[in-house]
Amino acid sequence: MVLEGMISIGILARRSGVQAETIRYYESEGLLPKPERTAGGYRLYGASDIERLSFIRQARELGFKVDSVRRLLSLADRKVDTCDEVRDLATAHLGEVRTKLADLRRMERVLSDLIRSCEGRAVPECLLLEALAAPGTKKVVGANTRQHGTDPGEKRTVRRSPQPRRRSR
Amino acid sequence: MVLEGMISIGILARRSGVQAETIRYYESEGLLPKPERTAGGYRLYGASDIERLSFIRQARELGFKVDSVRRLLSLADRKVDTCDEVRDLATAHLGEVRTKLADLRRMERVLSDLIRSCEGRAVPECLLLEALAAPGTKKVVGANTRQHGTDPGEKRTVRRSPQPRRRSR
DNA sequence: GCTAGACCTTGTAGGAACTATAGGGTCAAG
DNA sequence: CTTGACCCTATAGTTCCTACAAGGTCTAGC
Repeated sequence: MVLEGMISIGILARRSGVQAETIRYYESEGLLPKPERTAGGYRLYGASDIERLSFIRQARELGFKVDSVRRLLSLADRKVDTCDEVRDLATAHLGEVRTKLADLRRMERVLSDLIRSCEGRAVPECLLLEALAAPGTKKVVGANTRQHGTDPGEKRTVRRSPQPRRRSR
Repeated sequence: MVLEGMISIGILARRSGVQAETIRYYESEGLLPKPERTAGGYRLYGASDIERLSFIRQARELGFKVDSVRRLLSLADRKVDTCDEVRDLATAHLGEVRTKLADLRRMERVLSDLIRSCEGRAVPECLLLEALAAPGTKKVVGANTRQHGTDPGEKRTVRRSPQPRRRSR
């Protein structure tokens, strides 16, 4: 890598952990700025692009939607700006992050419990479902987590089928 | 809800936070057992389905793939079984969970720092990218996180374009 | 200078995991 | 026994990639 330490898309891919095709896709989606090009049309990236892409990769792996990532990145982009807007965005995301954290911690606890209790020999029945399903059903925590579990309107009733079907699987 | 407290797909949707269409999709994908039906063909669900679906929803929101969820569910399904297999699965998932936890914690710290420092007025430049991108780029922690960042083979070099393009956006 | 082959280009098609729509049937209450 | 909310299947569309295809670029080595 000569002049100014710029790198090709392939190297960027290896360094950031994001595939070249995906990098081009992110560019088309406006998550990455249009890069400079060589005379022959090759994309040229710098160090900041590695950072940015690594951030995108992590956020995506953590379950943030591309649109959320785009808005998160806008926080980093506008170096100086009105703070209200920025803080609101960050706060909303923080709420989302904390919800995910709580869920993950519960998941971690249950899994390690499961593994420990597994030292014996039989899997305690539905440890997983019991511990993980219940809390999430009634939480009202998340910033943009859609509401559920607490509405009325369950007045409809149903009769069972006359000939009971086999529940396979 | 008459006989045996069974519920329709719509009620299940509200209680679990998973849309009816998605429930049908999960059924077709084998994440949910085929439910009983009314004489008219309506699906009928019980309490365990609410648990199971809530679990699926949470796992998906945390970024687990459907296939991972399917395997996780298999832990809960086989009530008693050989422990080796179960423990291996759980252990692998635990690794994944812990990686996600570390990433999320970092994200939380950075966001709350950003919000705090925002109390002043100007957004400190790139707090986000700096703090979030760097660690993830070189970590070798995750269970199934694909390797990156540490390979040789960056021997190709590139020359810059003669007429520098404007980086729009 | 020229060639091999690794790398890049755009464009398009395919896959995973939903999500929405169409056209029609079912259910329980009034 | 009608009304309107709800459910059915089937299919098409959306998001976020991922994988070709057909061809051009780049640099090392001769």
